[in-house]
Amino acid sequence: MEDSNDEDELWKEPVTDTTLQKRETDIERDQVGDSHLPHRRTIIHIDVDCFYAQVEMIRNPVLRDKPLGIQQKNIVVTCNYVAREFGVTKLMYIKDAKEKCPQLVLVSGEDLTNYRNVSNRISERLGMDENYLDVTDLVKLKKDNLPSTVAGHVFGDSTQHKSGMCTCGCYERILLGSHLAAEIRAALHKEIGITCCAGISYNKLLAKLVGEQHKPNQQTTLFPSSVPAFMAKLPKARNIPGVGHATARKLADFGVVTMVDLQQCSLEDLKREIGDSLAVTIKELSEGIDENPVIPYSKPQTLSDEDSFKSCCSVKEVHQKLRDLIKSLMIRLVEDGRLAGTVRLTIRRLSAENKYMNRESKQCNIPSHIITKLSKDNQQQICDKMEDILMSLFNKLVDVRKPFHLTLMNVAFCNLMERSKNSISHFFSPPKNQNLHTTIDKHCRSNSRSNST
DNA sequence: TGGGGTTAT
DNA sequence: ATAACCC
Repeated sequence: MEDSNDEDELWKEPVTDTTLQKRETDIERDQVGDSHLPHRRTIIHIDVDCFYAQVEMIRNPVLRDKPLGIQQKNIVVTCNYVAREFGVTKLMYIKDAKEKCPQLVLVSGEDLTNYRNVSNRISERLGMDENYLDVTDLVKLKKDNLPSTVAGHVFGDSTQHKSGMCTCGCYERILLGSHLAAEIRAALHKEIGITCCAGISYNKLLAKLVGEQHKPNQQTTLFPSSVPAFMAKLPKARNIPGVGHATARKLADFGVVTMVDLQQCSLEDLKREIGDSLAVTIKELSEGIDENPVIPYSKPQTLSDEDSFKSCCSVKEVHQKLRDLIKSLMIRLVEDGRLAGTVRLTIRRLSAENKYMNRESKQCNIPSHIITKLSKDNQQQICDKMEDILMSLFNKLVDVRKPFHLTLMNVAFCNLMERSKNSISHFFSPPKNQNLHTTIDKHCRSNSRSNST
């Protein structure tokens, strides 16, 4: 399977703090003013190794030496590296995994609570996505103390990078970035006991892709002079983040399969086939060009909880499933601290063809007299009210007088608003992210302090 | 094929 | 509301 799993991409960089973080005005300036300097930034991408498996091995160290798979329904969603030596991979059927490795130990990973907690420890919050750091400003502080070698692996011929091809100072910045990445990884290991990979380069695309060259628990650095060779070496157009199942299929339909195919395809042809904006984006990405800024972490815009199952055919079952979903979601909402403006119910029906990706949803606003009263004390009452609302949404989705067969239900809170004492003050000053004294954050701060003094 | 998330249309 | 993408 080519799809990878969320647990490998775990934390977002923290936000409001320190020299490490750019303010939005800096990001705008970078995009407008300096964007003609292609290597002006230094970006690190961090990717935790088989995260769910690592969490379970921390909880139960006996599992470290055994082949371990994390199970969700009848799938191994991830596994440790002992299991991988037997040929077990991510998103493999339990049946196939057991065939490859009969002694495989399975731990259920359907409840994400533990993973969320560890994730929060790693970065004050889980970032099931954007684990990038823009360390440009940090490495600039360290320029007077240049290491002689790169930390970790280097992609390509390292002797060529030094020979004055680029005078923008990118070599020094990226070199320093590699050492910063090594320190961050060491701190993560020491303080949390978790291993990860890192990629270091001058944009998000390259940092992410190059980090996958050496796994697990290693890091790889990519300098500008090796970028053409690196991109051309990637096997498929599908390797580009942003080219998923659907786009890859369209591309293949007119003969674009490899990365080189994509590089050589004319922009006009590409635009005609997949639309202007996507064409421009992935054409640039295919050459390693990516000016997307690292986005500061912010709280998620939705909180959702879902369950899949073989069958759910009666209103009674629906009621029970919704009750369970709402209950756990409500706990998370209270912990989050915000109030939900709307609820959404999503279902998946059993259907012969179109096996996946047939979801239907209905949403509605939550009456304000319900949401503002939410607290730890009256959660039960609120849950009851929410159940009524969800059942009415369900009746809009499904004609219960006819037979139905569901295989998934999802409940989501969206339109999340910060609680504010002064009625609608949040309307004028949207939620800003506070907090943040994370492992990484502290580490970086002490780092820059010791360096600037 | 799981249990989450985001963005664009 | 859906469809695409990400992990």
